[in-house]
Amino acid sequence: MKAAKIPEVAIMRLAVYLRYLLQLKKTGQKITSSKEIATITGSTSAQVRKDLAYFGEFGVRGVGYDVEGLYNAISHIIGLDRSWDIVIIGAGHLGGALVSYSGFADRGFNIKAIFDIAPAKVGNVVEGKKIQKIDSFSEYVKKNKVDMAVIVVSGDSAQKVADLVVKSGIKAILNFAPVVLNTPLDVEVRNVDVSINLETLAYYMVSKGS
Amino acid sequence: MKAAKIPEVAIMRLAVYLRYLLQLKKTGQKITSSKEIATITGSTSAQVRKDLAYFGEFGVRGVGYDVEGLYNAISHIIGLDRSWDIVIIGAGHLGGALVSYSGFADRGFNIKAIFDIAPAKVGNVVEGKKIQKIDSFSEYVKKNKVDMAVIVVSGDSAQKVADLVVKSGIKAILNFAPVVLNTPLDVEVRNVDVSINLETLAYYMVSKGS
DNA sequence: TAGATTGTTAATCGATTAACAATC
DNA sequence: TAGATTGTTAATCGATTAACAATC
Repeated sequence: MKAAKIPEVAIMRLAVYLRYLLQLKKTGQKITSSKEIATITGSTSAQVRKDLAYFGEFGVRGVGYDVEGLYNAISHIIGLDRSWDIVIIGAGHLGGALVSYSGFADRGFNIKAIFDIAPAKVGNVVEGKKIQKIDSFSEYVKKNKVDMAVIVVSGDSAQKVADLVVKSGIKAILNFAPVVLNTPLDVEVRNVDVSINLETLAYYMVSKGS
Repeated sequence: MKAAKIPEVAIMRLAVYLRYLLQLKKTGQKITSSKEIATITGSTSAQVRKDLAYFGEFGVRGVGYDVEGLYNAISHIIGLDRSWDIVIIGAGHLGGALVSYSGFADRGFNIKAIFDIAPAKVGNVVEGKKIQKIDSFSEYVKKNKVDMAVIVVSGDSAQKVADLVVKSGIKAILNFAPVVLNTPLDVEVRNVDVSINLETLAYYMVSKGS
């Protein structure tokens, strides 16, 4: 039924368009165009139209796109018109920062639980949520719906944690540890790699002769 | 002199290969192959060889690559055989987490200063570094070498902060705010966008029918 | 020498861009 | 109607993969 394979970058761009559409909605603007979206989001009008074309027709020729309509359409495509239950594994500085970050809840990603190995941390409360011991993870997943797991542990323990997550049946992982996780094909992993981004900047500086 | 344009993804992969080479160095392994590197890093042997070929010849036909030699070569290509001076702008939860993260210093990225707008935070000490008021930023950059700026402020203030960074003459920005920054062409920006990564996972779940 | 593995070229694949008919 | 902007096709561009001669 679903036709051509859709490039991941197209989804990422759609998510960026969506942010801009939210802004427009707030300002009360009713109509926009592929050109306008492109200018603000650093894309091109052809690209915007192509990205949308993967999923259907959302505009009116000669007119443009209805802001609210397009917002709703993209929200539904990505799955942001529903909520997702996520768990955070690792209650270090970064894990704590993620729990405190309100941007998640705004987009429908609800942090339902936090886990850590360190006995010293277990029982502590972050943003109203009690840190649970990692040993109780499988038990927790059995009893509760968990859509995604966020791994925020050290590189050393990341693979072990990933194995645990996979075994529990969770199919989506957001990984902050600077390692390539080994997971089955039906488990989807995204890596947020701060170091590598800094390193490409370093390369840029070197290549420009700094 | 430098020939063909090198794709950014190739640099990212080289950074991943480098991590693995460091592991091999630690275990004392002397020789490796494009096949071995590929298996561990989720690449292919042809890709590994192609990525290296952009920069020269580093292996020995029929034998493979000297682990230490290749490690040094890639380090030098990316610019990780020297140190970089970075500043963090934004002392919220995430900014604080980045300052505490030891992975930066390990790779030669030294956090030299932290800035924030909130008067309440100015003067506080994070990891031995005093938070400075943003008003003193330009002054600081004039007096100290700063290679890169890390923007960890809210989406609302990110563009204003980026303007300030650009005006100060810094040419490389790592942006954590969920906005598309508008910057001159000679300023290089990398975005670490946690939300968009979660959103592509959401799309994956939706498209697989969850 | 036989086996292994590189460096590189050519073929393939996939994504972006340009162009334009359709249509408001 | 004239001007604007979509949806879509075809052309272009760029990155990945396959294949193999070179060489240890």
